[in-house]
Amino acid sequence: MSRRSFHRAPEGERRQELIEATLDCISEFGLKGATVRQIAVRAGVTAGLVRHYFDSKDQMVAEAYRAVIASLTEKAKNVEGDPTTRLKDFIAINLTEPVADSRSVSLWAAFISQVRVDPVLAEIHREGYLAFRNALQDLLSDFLAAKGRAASSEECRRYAIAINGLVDGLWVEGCLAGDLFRDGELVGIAMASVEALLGLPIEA
Amino acid sequence: MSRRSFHRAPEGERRQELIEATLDCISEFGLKGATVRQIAVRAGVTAGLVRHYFDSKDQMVAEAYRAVIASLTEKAKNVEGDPTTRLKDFIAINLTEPVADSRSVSLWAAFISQVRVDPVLAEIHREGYLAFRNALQDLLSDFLAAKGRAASSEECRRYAIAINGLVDGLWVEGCLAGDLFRDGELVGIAMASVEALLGLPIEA
DNA sequence: GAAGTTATTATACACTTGAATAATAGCGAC
DNA sequence: GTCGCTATTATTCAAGTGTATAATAACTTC
Repeated sequence: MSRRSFHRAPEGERRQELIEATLDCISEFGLKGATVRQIAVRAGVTAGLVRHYFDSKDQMVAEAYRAVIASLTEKAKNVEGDPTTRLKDFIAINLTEPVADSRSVSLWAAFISQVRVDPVLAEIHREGYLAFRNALQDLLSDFLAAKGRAASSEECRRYAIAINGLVDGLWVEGCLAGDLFRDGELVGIAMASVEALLGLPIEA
Repeated sequence: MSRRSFHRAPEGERRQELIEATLDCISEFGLKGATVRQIAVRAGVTAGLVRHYFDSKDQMVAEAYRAVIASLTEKAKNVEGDPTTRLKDFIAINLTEPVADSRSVSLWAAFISQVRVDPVLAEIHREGYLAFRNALQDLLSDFLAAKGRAASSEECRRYAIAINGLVDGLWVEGCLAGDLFRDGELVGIAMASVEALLGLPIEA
């Protein structure tokens, strides 16, 4: 007859725990398996609490999507050093753990599949994609300039679209069936491909 | 008090209708919105009929996934003509309707997101991916040979991985946010990129 | 055209879902 | 300490889920 004891967490902390639990459930059980109850279990709370922090389950899921995009782009956008190093790191980071793992691609795909259904998710996606591609475009612009081959923004845009596509495609494949590739193989292929695309060696 | 009238369809036909209705629902409402009842409405039958044709809803969904993969790979694998034409068509087909449309990518993503959850879907995915990539690898092998630059199968494998990644990535981007690109721009970028990757002009 | 087969409908069932409500226990202020 | 606030639990609810079963109407065969 006694209630279970609990811990009163600071608001921000508990919100983040719930979002993390949401993502865990989506990646493990899929969107339809990520029920309020399952998420609550994962977060170590009871189901009712979700509605204390979020207006609805859908809102929580949307915030979870924002978190995914942030975690996918954060590391890639924070590369540092000279242009060559940054380009090299950008490619390597996106094709290596923790960005490249099956959990990430599961989450990404789950949300992508809803972009057509839910306009809120569509907008979040669009922002994230453009931010990512623009970061890459700036990076390429710097790189080409440093190599003495400064290019127009239109040219950089085309390079960014192609390389973004390449990296995304390899990322998906690597995450879904990593065992089909040797260690580091995808990074190697990506590096060589980018060199060929730009017609420049990446090595400093 | 009267039952609705109905039409007794040939087995194969009705099965296909149900699968098509399943895909419609998944692309429009997402995996969790594709309920047996909704699918039945779309197919113009009642919910009970689903279990007359399939052992379970899950089995029907798995067969629907097979159908998606088949439709995505079918057109690409059936390119004809000389090696150059086939390579060119392969790229163009995958980045143009009907292969490149938002319905396709929604379906693809919905299933991809379940690959981690459902081993049956994982196996279907793996088969489809390898078949697709191997078709591309053969195509590249023929193309390089025709251009007098015959390459080892290892070399072709690396090219196939890269180009497959590139095409897949551009396909996703184009399907999700086609309005960010000009008409035919993605095909153009893909063609130029493949030329750069192979170091050969594609034009005959 | 009558009989038999079975694809299809209609209904019911047990369970899960997201959400609303009321009770309560943790924790800071005093 | 005890009071007050509210984060958290416990319980309930209506709607929706996949599935099972029985009745029936469409088509085939003779």
